[in-house]
Amino acid sequence: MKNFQNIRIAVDAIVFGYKNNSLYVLLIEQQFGSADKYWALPGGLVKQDESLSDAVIRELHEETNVQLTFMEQLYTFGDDIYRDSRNRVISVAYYALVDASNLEIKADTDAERVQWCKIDTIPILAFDHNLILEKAISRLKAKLTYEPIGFDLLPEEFLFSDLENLYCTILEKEIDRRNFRKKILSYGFLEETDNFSPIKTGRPAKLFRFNKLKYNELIKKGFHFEIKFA
Amino acid sequence: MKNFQNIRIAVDAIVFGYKNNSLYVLLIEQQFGSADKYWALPGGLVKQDESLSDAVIRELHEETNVQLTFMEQLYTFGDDIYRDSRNRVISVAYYALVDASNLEIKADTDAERVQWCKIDTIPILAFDHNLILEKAISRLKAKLTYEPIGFDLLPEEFLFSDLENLYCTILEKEIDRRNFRKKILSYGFLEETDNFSPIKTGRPAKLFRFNKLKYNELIKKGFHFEIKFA
DNA sequence: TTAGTTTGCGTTAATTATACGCAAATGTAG
DNA sequence: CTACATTTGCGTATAATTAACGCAAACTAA
Repeated sequence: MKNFQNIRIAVDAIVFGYKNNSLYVLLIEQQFGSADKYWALPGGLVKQDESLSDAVIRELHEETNVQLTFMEQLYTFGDDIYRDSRNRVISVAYYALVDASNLEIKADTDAERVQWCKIDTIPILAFDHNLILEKAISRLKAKLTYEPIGFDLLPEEFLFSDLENLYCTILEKEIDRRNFRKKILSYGFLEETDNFSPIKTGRPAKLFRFNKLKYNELIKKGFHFEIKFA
Repeated sequence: MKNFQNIRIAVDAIVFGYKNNSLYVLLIEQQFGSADKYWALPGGLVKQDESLSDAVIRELHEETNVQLTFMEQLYTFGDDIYRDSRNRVISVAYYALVDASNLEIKADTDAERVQWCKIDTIPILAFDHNLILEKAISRLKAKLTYEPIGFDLLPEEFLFSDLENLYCTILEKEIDRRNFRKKILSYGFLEETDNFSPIKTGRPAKLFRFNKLKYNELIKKGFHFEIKFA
C-alpha cells in the first residue's frame, strides 16, 4: 500500500429546533449527479485555511441562511471508508439547538430546498446522514438530563408547560408536572417575568426566563444540573 | 481562495493506566527533524484504505507494542490550523483504559522510547498534545462517575480498597469507604472470589471481580450506574 | 352559573445519601 | 503470649431527596 493520503475532510451540521410540541431537524435537498435528489444534513468540505468550527458555521449559513456563533462537536465519522461513493471523505459532525420559532431559513447556494423535518418522520438521507442524526439525537437526549440546554430550544420567555412538554417529548417519558416544576424552580436559575402567556385557556400562566448568569454562578459553586425520570 | 484541499488526517491515542495508586498515560519519545526530541502521544497519519479506528489501533501497536481491540473516540482537533507546523493536519483522538500491571510496552518503529507517565508530571508534549490529554482526562473523570469503567484500569481480580483508591485518586475527592462499598455492592455486578489479597497487613481482604454480563443485564432493565461525591 | 381546563402550591410516604460506630482478622513488637 | 496497629467488613441513626398525589385558584366558553 502506498503511503499517499487522499482523504477529504467535511463538516456536517445537525440543527435541532422545537415547535408545535415536537422536535425538528434542519435538512436540505441536494441534487446529486444528474438525476438523484436527496435530503441531507447541511455541510460540505472544509477550506484549506479554515478551522473546523468556522467551516461548519459557514456551510450552514450558505445552505440554509441560519447564522450561528457556536456549534458543539458531536463525532467524527470516518470508519466507513465508502461513506461517500465518490472519494474517501471523513466528516466531523457538529450540532446546535435553536429556537425554531425565531429563525428565518431559506435555501441558498448549493441547496435547492431547506426544511424543518420532524424527528420521527425522517426520510432516507444522503451518505450516512441517518446514522449521524441518530447519534446526535442520543447525544441530545443524554445532555438534556445533565445540562440545562432545553432552554436553547425555547423562546427567551416560555411557559413552564412548554419546558415540561419539551422534556417529555424529546425523552419520550412521562413526568409529574408538579415535581418537575418544584425541582427546576428549586435550582434558582429561572426568573419569573411580569408577562403572561397569550393562550386563552385555563388559568393564565406566567412566562419564565432562563438566567444564564445565575446558572454560571451556581456552577462555580459546584452546582450540578440534573433531571431524572422514572 | 482556491478550492483545493490539502489537509492530512491523523489519529492520536491516549492510553490510561493505573498502578501504584496513580493514574498514568502512555507516551512515546520521538525525534523531530534533526535535533529536537519530544514526548508525544502515540499516533500518526491514517492510511488511505484504513478506517479511523483501525488506524489508531495500528499506530498504537506499531509505536508501543500495545495491542488493543477497541478505543473510544474522544474528540477531533482541527480548529488550530497550525497545530502541526509542517502541514495542516487534523487529528482524531481516541482513548482507552488498560490494566497497566498486565501490559508489556516497548519502543518499536517510529518511537525511540515508550513510557508510562504519571498524570501529574506530564512534560511539555509535541503539537497540541497537552491540550488533547487534558480533554481526555476530563472525559475520563466524567465517565468514571456514570459508567463502570474503573474496572478496566484494574486487574481482573481486585481489592475493594484498590477500587476505592482509584476513584479517590482520579477524581481527587475524599470518599467514605463504607458508603462507597455499600453502594457499589448494592448494584450487584461485583462478585466475590475465593481468593484473598497477598498483602500481609491488617485483616485479609477478599478479591472481587466485575461481572460484565450481569452489568449488561442490569442495563437492559434500565439500570443506571452512578457514583456521586460530596 | 356551571362545566372544563390549566396553573400553582402543598403534604406525606418511600427511598437514598450521609455520617458515623465498631467488631473481626490479620501481622508485629515486645 | 499479649497488646497494639492496621485494614476489612457490617451495621445503624439521621438527614436529605424523590416520588406520588390532593386540591384550590384563575381563567374561558357556553
